[in-house]
Amino acid sequence: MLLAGVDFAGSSHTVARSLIGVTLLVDGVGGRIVETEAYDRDDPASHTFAGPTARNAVMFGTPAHAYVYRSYGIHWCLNFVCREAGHGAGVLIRALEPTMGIDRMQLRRGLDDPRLLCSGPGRLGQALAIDHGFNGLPLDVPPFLLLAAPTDRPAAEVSEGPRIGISKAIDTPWRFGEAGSRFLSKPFNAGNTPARARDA
DNA sequence: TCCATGATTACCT
DNA sequence: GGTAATCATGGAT
Repeated sequence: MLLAGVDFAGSSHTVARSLIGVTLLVDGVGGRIVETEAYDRDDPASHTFAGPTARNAVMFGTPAHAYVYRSYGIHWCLNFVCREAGHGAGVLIRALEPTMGIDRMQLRRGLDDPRLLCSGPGRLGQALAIDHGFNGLPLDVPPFLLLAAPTDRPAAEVSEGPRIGISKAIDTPWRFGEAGSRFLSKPFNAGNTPARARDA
């Protein structure tokens, strides 16, 4: 289950980290993945925590497939299924650095600023025209195309931190991102915490 | 059949 | 900096 240099049979944390730097294209539109989040079966913040349902069935299926869900009744969010078939783990794609089809993304988003095209899971879904019809599609055939990070350049430094927008397991550092990227949905603070104590 | 909830974003002051 | 918008899902009734 190797695709674009990423072993989708691995743990969601490993896959989430490995995906940073991989190029994701949907119908020729997309860019480099700069931010992801891992969700696992025994994870209170995961859609699969309470067991299989009609909505999350895809996450209990074959790895390297797309799991798409509606968020807050407004946004479409894109996840990649990982681990072994039937496990119920996935990786949320949170942000891209736009590289291909930027004009089409600008049209879909109604914006010009490249930094606002894909910096957030809902924005990314709108820019790539993701909807429920993509749920369950395999990632190794069109309209999806995953390209491994270039090997002739050093891999990007990956930051990690707590996940965003969840109410459970909020301290688990399963958010990953390219250090210093301007295309993140939010900056990472790891390493920037002042040394002085904040309380006694 | 009804109701509470959320892996978010945009717009208001 | 705060809050409204908006609806599919899933568990309760």
